[in-house]
Amino acid sequence: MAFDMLDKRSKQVLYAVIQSYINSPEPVGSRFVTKKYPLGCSSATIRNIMSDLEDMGFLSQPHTSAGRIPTGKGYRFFVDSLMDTEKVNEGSEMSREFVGQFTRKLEGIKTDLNVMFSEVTNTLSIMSNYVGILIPPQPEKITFKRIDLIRYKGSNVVAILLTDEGIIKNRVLQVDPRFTQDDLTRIADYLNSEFSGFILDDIRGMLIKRVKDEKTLWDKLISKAIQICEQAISYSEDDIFVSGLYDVMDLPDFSNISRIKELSRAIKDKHAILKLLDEFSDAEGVQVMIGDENPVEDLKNLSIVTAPYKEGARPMGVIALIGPTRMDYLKAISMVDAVAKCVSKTFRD
Amino acid sequence: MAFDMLDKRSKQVLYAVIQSYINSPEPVGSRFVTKKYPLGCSSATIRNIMSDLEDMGFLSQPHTSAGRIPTGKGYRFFVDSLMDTEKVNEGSEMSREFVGQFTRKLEGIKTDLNVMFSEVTNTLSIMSNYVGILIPPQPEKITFKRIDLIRYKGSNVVAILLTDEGIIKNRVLQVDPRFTQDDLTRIADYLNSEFSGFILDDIRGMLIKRVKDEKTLWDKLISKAIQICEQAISYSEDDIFVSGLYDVMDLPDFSNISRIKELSRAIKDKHAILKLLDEFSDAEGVQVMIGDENPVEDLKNLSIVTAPYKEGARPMGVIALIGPTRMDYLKAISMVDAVAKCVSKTFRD
DNA sequence: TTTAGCACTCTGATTATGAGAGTGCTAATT
DNA sequence: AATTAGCACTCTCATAATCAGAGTGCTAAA
Repeated sequence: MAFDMLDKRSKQVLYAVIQSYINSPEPVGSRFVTKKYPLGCSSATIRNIMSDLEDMGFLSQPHTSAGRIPTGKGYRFFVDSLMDTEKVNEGSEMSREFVGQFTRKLEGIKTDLNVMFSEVTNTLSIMSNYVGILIPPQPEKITFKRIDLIRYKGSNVVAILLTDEGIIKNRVLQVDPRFTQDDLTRIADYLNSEFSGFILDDIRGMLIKRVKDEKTLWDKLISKAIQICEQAISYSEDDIFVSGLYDVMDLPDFSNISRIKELSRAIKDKHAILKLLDEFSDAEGVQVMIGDENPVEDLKNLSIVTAPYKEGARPMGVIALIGPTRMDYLKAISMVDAVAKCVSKTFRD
Repeated sequence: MAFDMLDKRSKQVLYAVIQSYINSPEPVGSRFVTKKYPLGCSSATIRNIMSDLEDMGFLSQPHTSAGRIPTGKGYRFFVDSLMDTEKVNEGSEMSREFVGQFTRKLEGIKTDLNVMFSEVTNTLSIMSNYVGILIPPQPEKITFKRIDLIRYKGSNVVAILLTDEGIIKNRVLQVDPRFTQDDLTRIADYLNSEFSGFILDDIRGMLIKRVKDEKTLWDKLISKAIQICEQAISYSEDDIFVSGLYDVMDLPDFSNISRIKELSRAIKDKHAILKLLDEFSDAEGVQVMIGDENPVEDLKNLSIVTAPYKEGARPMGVIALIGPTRMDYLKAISMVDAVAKCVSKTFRD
């Protein structure tokens, strides 16, 4: 979108309409603009400009004699070139205090990532009044640290997987009952010495390769070890963290039930959300998807703001806010940005 | 509620009204009753009876010239003495097939209780169209099996707690960095030999007592062990399992948003739900709470059907359905009953 | 005790009406 | 050429009026 496709005043008008509509979801009329955003011209002029903006697809009219409301394209232009980006930063300045406080809070609970992650989405949703989402690190990002295998009830074995990031997974596996605890300890030792420090996903590849290449070389124990390890690291339906559906119902955008259902449906399909958001984990900084820019059907009436969180330079996962297209983008963006930074900082230390 | 406070025909009329209203939430008129539930008398007679039933508090009128709808008291009488209890059992017969299938399904996933529990609430909510809830076993019900302590990153220790029921908890603790893995192993050995087989809650009591009574006797290691163990078994904000909020929105009872908000608020307060339902874990069989019989404010417009699940004879937790007071009690009761039996059966084996 | 009959009441859908808000166009102004 | 005042026009929304329909409660007869 070229910056100069609109003259200054058109931009001001567009800004005024969008800002006002974000503020309260009612069609914005020309007279209203002249009153609240004095641009030194009459309502008739504004009317002409608004008509042009409508022709260009930035605004639309609910009906002939109503004011204008922003279109997706309008919001997009707003986010890309109209929004006061200084205020985003300034917003960060202002929330430096928040960042400090929140980081300290996270420090205190980072030993249990589940607790920390749900704290993150809670804070996010409470502060923004939108739905907060966090995607935990996916297997392809996680570094294996060690595994422990513990005999348990008959032929069961509990496998406990520790990772560098502090993630702990446990899993109950079935093994040949003839395996003793000693056997299991040996298997674990082997796995720990071989694979510690590797990415989980890579390990899976390596394991499969080993089984193939050297089938005959490895004795039964090791072959079993590999199977066990594979099971233990296999995708464990990791939940995503979601919070704020309740509070979002207060927004006028969701005053009719079908909108709520739409949103619920969208976040119910955790797999789709995960797939969508995971793509942003490698992105640099905050990303915004507005309305039908969104590939997921149920999200076409909603907007998403995402930011990755990292451990050092390595991207780990994504946090996001989902709200109506009539979202306070400035607020949402600076919030997601700030929280992502807090999480990254906590991971670093 | 005395059985004979209503004559046979009054019961039939009450039954007809409630059944019809459960079937579709519209006030039931006298003529409608004569048509759909032929009782061998005219609509005028029905009118008189309905008027009496209203005086007795079983029915009420939304407005002067509308039909009648059941009151809480009406539903209570229905559940206690009107509902075709044979059909509850027959329902179980019919669902014997379901019980078999579902139990088999649970068998397959019982190694991971989290998976199993969420499968239970999912099935429950999908089949009933109400909100399914499961309270996992609380600390006072859980038998300690063993603990493992693993050094981890600096002064952290991962404590892994295994229980007889197959519950695995892990928890990251801070310890004096001078403790070696050997120390930790010794601590774990000590705890395992001392406490295996006891109830978690009792252990906590025993630990506190030991610290008090014999403070001087125990060396630093053991004192630390006790602390560790206490932390490890301490209440871990165990989530309750909830499912079905989305589908419940299809019910006409929740067509207006404030009802949805009410329900959301109720199930958001997991602590209240847990406290409420946990009281039913020792109850025998299915319990029903209708509307304002409910102690929780946000549930006064809703009904709950609960049943405990057990391991052998020992009650473990509760499963429940939450729905509108206009609930299909017959269906809900037989469903909760059947599912609770499936879970209990799975625990037994 | 039951019932037919009827007057009465309340709802909800439909229609009419008018104020209000806002537009688009035209002609005058800068 | 750009801006603006003025005005006719359009559409919505709230209010009120009307009326059919459903259901009741009561009375008098069976």
